Formats: sequence, structure tokens, C-alpha cells
Amino acid sequence: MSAGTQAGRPRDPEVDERITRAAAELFGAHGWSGFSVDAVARRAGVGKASIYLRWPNKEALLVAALAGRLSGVKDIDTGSVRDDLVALARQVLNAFLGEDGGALLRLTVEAASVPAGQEHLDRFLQSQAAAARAIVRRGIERGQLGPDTSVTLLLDTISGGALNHALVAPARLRDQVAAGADRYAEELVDFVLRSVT
Amino acid sequence: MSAGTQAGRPRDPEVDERITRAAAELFGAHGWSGFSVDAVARRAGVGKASIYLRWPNKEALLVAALAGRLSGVKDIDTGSVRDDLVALARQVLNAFLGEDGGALLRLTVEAASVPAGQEHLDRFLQSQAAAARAIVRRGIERGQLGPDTSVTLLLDTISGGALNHALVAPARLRDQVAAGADRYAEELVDFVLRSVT
Amino acid sequence: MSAGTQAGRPRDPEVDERITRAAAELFGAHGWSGFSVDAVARRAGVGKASIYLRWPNKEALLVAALAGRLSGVKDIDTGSVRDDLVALARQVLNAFLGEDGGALLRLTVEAASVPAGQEHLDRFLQSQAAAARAIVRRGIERGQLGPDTSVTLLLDTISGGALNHALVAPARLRDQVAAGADRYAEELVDFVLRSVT
Amino acid sequence: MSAGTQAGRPRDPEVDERITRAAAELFGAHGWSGFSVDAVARRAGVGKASIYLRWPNKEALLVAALAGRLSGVKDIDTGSVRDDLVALARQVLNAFLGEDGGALLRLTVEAASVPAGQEHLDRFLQSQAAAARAIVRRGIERGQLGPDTSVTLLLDTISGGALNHALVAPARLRDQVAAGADRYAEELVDFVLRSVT
DNA sequence: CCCTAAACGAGACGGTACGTCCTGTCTTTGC
DNA sequence: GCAAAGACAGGACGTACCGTCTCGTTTAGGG
Repeated sequence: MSAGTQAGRPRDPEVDERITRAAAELFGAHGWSGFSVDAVARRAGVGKASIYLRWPNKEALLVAALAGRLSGVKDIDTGSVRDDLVALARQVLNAFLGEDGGALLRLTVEAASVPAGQEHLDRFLQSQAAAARAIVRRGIERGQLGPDTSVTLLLDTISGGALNHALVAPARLRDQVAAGADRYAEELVDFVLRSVT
Repeated sequence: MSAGTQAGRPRDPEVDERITRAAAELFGAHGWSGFSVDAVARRAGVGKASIYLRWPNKEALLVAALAGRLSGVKDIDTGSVRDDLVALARQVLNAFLGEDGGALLRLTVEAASVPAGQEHLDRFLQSQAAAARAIVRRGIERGQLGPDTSVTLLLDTISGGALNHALVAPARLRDQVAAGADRYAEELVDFVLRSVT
Repeated sequence: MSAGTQAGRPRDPEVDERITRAAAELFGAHGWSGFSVDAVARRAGVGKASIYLRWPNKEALLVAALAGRLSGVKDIDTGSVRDDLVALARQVLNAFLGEDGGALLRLTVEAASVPAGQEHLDRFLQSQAAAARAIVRRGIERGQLGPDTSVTLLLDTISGGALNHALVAPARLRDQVAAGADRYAEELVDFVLRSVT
Repeated sequence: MSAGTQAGRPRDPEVDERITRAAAELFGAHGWSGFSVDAVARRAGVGKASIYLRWPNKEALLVAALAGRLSGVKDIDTGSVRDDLVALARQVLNAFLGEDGGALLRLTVEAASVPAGQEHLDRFLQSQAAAARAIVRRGIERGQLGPDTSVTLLLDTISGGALNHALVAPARLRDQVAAGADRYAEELVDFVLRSVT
């Protein structure tokens, strides 16, 4: 077998898709304890071998399945620090209050104990931190923020504030909280910005 | 037999204690995937029946085991709003950065999907909210806070800020972050209070 | 405490009765594998301690419970060897084909594997052998049988023949076979007697 | 998928063999109370799933394990009815007096209440009846038996006689009875044949 | 007439086994 | 050589049972 050419049937990318979708759905619906490889294979209409060809174990499968859904926070540059931060807060709120909010939240925390998950979690947090840093830097350059504004505190209060707001919402009030999320993002940012301007 | 008298041998409270301690230790050490009822029974020196007499399943056992450790936030009245809030922030930071921090964090989130866990999680959050409300009310009465200060925003930014700070800490930096937790609590509170005074 | 006098509440003989009856009923209905001490206690309305006060374990309880029910074969003297033997054959057939035939059969055989049960089984078999011996002896005295007739062979062929006939009957034909049992007993005895007369 | 072709890995016949051997050995060594599926799996070096794939429960496993050892009665054609019947009687005596005699007996009876056991028990009894029928038919053809000899009575008296003889033997006399089994078979057959010749 | 002591119903206790389900691997048939 | 199917060794889950123990209550005889 010459290098570069692989003999045999190539892997079907649609199978990847079916597996990860099934995994994400099952984890979202029943949590870790209701998440079994057998069930994923059944729901995806796939043999277990096809799963273990791609990932070495259950954790890796879960991480891969949810990593796709856990899109990193995107940097936003509206020209206004306030609007940038509002967008950031909204991204966090929507991530945790949205359709797969429960799954994402669970994964985020569970990732800390799954070695392979650390990496993805870190990546997510890094992207968040990077976005915040960029926003603050631009704000300082424009003179909208003081030159010694703490990125850590801004990020913790806004991102953590949004996280807390989503986490505190009891299951039955989740829809109401989600409906008011955009408005809350503005209030939160305005509240925090009073400290730094 | 008159009501109030229960026939049969009464349950041994020490057995409750042994089981929940073993459960907390095992979950803390190996996470959910390394947490088996058989192992709990072995470590506690207890028959499985004695576990299933008390809790209907694995999840309920775990919730109960960690709920005991998840002491509600205590209300504090130092006479100064600032010091009260610092104490609150420290309680949150210590809860999540302390010995069983990871376990507690995981449980807190997982509880949302375990029916029996809802109750305990809610209790914890309620105690937190109540403490925050009391602190703010006293602050307003003393004139240390404006009369229309938002309890929600204060709680989300401080408690959520602390939570985020603990959550963001990568496993290998956990000890450093824990060491600086007290100092960070002050910075966080001072930062937030600039908005309201 | 002086020897011979026992202090404390005396054992209630009715409890013995309730326990052994419940045990016999349960064993008859579900066999050894469906025979549990808990179930016996429940059905008898008795605490398990009261059972274990009387018998050291499950086997001993079963043996004691069934010993009473396993009534020995009754000796019959009609004046005719043929009629005596027909009566014997009918006793065996009815015992195993009757209402509790399955239970008795199971019990008879099961007893052989429970050490303590051997004794009771032997007692039953002895009564059978004694009855047969008496019948044959009277037959010889009356000149209806040859003087060297083998009791063993007569008993084995008649009693064993009846046993085999009942045993071979498949469950669904059991009623038919039971209906023809009386007639079969006569045929069997007449068949065997042709050898000895 | 066309009918007749089964997908997936086929069952390993050697696993069947290992399981039934382990089951027979354990039952023989420790009796019913020392017969556990877990122990069978351990001794056979097999997962419990592989056992429960093949048999629905413990009883069915035991029946299957012993049914294999319970070789059907073989037809014998010595040219003499008397010798054929002696051979038949010896097969029955040896089956119930042999090494696993008690186990076999118990199983034979217990089988009546275990659905899966019916089949094997019937097979055994059918083979016995078929052998007897063939022996009698040949005897009639050769003129050694009367043309209207009852197969049922012959089978019941000989097979049942042998069964009864084995059953009656107390455990402590079992060896003696076994030693005299061959001789008893001849006496039994000669006794019964006096009726039909 | 109370007091001691044992029997009683009830049910918790530490263990073990049951039958089901899951994990990660292996082995088959088809493509 | 990938895909689907499913058998395999191992082990956890939640239930039921065994034989022991600890409750509170009941029923006797002895002082």
C-alpha cells in the first residue's frame, strides 16, 4: 500500500453526521446517565463498530458530538463598546437558554472531568476571553473605557452574570427567561459599564 | 397500633452517614463514570438493599449525598454592605474551588436534569437569593445603597462573577486561583459597587 | 433459672400450624425455586424471626412442612388380593394425578435431595412397602398367591407402573389420563397377576 | 437481506459446550442450592449475557445442560425380546442410579413445570416409548409375543418398575442397589414376561 | 400485682444471586 | 477495507431473597 492512497472503501461522511447528531440529541434529552453508545448506534441506524472506528470511547464521542454545537463566541465590532458587550452577553445567554442549553451547560461542566473535554472547553473559554479582550482593547483605544480597565472583571461579571441568570432559571420558567434575555443583556451591560466609565 | 408508632427495626442513622460519605468520596474522586452503587456499598460496608431502601436510584443517592455537603449560603450582617457582599462572594468561590468543588459544580448542573435534584438545587439558589436580598435591603436602609438597586443584577454579577471565575480556572491552575480567591472577592465587589454608589 | 422450667411466653402452636400450611401451599404452587421464606412469612402473617426460632434454615422448614402432608399409604383388606392391589394402584394413581398431583410428585422427588427429607420420604416408602407386604402375605395365606411370590417385584411393577403412567402423562392429557385411572388400575393389576397365578 | 442468511457474528458452538459443561459440573457437585448462573459464567469463562442469549433463565439452562447428558434410550435389537427388554430396563436403572441419578430424577419432575423442559422430557419419554414399541413389534413378528400385547402395560411395568426400584433405594443403600441392578433387570423382565407368553 | 423473660409482628441489616443492559472488542456477511 | 449486525467477556443496575439483628408489643409464670 503506497502512502497517500488508502485502499478500501472510504468512510461515509454522512455516517459521522448521523452519529454526532444522535449523540447530541440523546445527551441533551437524558443527560449523561441516559447516554449509551448502544442507544446512539440504534438511533443513528449504525453499527457500533462504525462508532468505535471514529472515536476511542464514549467520552470522546460525546465531546466530538457537542463540540460542533458549542460554537466559539464570535468577535464583534460594532464601533461601540456597549453594543459589543451586549452582543457578547446575548451570545452567552442564548447558548445556555437555547435549544441545547441544558446539554451545553452539562457538557461544559462535565468536560472538566473528562480529559478529552478539557481541550474543547478551554478552546471555548479562550475564544470568549479573546473576544472580550479585543472589545476592551478597542474601547480603550477609542477612549470609551479607562486605560486600566480589568478584562477579567468585565468578563466575569458580564459573562458570569449571564451564566448565572440562565442557571438560576428553574426549568418551568426557562421560556420566560429566554424571552426576556435580550433586554436583560442590555440591563446587565449598562449596569456593569457604570463602574468603568 | 396507633399512628406515629412505626413497627419494625428503625433505620440506623449511622448507615445514612456512611453511605452518603462513601458516595461523596467516590464521586469526588472518579466522577460520574466511576461512580457505581456497588462500589459505594462496598466502601460503606453496607448491603445494596440498605441503599435502595433510602433512595430509589443512583441519581437520587448522589444528589442526597452531595446535597448534605452543599450547605446553603449563610446570611451575614457585618454592618457594611461591602463586607457582606465580600463574604457572599467568598462563600461562592470557596464552594466551587474547595475540596469537593468539582463534584459540587457537576452536581449543581446535573441536578437540573434529575427530578429529585431540582429541589436541592432550588433550595441552594433560594438561600443565595435570600441572603443577597437581605444584604441589599439593609444596605438601602443604612443609605449605603440607592433605593432602587436591583437585587437581581447585584446577585448575578457577584455570584455569577465568582462562579465564572472558578469555572474558568483550568484544573492545573486551580490551586493558584483558590489561593487568590479572598483577594479576588474584594476586587469583584468593589468593582460592582462602583455602579451603585 | 431452674432447669425444666422455662421462663417467658410459651410458643404459640397455632403459629407452627400457620407457617407449615403456608409453606406447603407455596411449595406446591411454585416448586422449590418459587419457595421463599419471606413469602412464607408474608402468607402466614408471621415475622421471619418466628420461623427461624423453630427451624434453622429453609430446607428444615420445608421438610417439616411437608412431612405432615405426605400421608402414608393405607393398608386395605378386601379379602381379595386382586382388589387389594387395585386399591393400592388407585391410591398411587390418584395421589399423583389428583388435584395436587404435581406438588406431591415434586415434593416426593425433591425430598430425596434434601438430607433431612430422606427420613420422611423413607417413612412414606416404608408404609407403601408394608402395605404391599401385608397384602401379599394374606394372599399367600389364602392360597391366592404362590408361596414364593416376590413382594419387591409386585410392588415395583404395580406401584412403579402406576407412577410411570402418571409421570408420562403430558400436562395437556392429564385430565384424560386421570379419568381413565380407575380402569387402568384394574388392567395393570390383572396384567401383573397373570405372572403369579 | 435474503431470508436464510443471518447478519452478524454467528454464535460460537464452543461457548454452548463450555456453558453446559460448567453447569452440569456445578449442579452435580453442589446441587441446586449451589448452582448459580454467576458461578457458571465464571467457571465457563463466559459473560452472563452469553448465557442469557441462549436460555431465558436458570431453570432452562439447567434443563438444557442435563438434557444433553440425558441420552435418549437407544433402541436395541438382539434378536430376543427378553434380552431387548433387559437392556431397556438396565438403561432406565442406570440412568437413575448413576452418578447424576438424583439430579436427573429431580430434573425430570421439575421439567414438567419449566416450559423449556417439557420439550426435552417429552423427547426422552418418546424415545423410550418408541424403543419399547419397536421391541414389542419385532417380538410379535417373531412370534415371541402374543399379537395383542399391550405396549403401554409392558412399558409401564418394566420402565416404571425400574424407576420405582431406583427411587425406593435409600441414599445409603444406593451403591448396593446399583451393584445388583443388572441382575434385578433380568428378574423384572422375566417376571413381567410371564404374563404375556 | 408487678416484674422478668421469652415469643411475637415488623422490618432494617450485610450479603449474594437474579435477569437486564451497557462497554469496548471481535467476527461474520455484504458492498 | 468500510458498513451493519450482532456475539463475546466483563461488570453495573435495581430487585428479591437469606439468615441475623433490633425494635416495640404481648403473654405468660414467679415473686
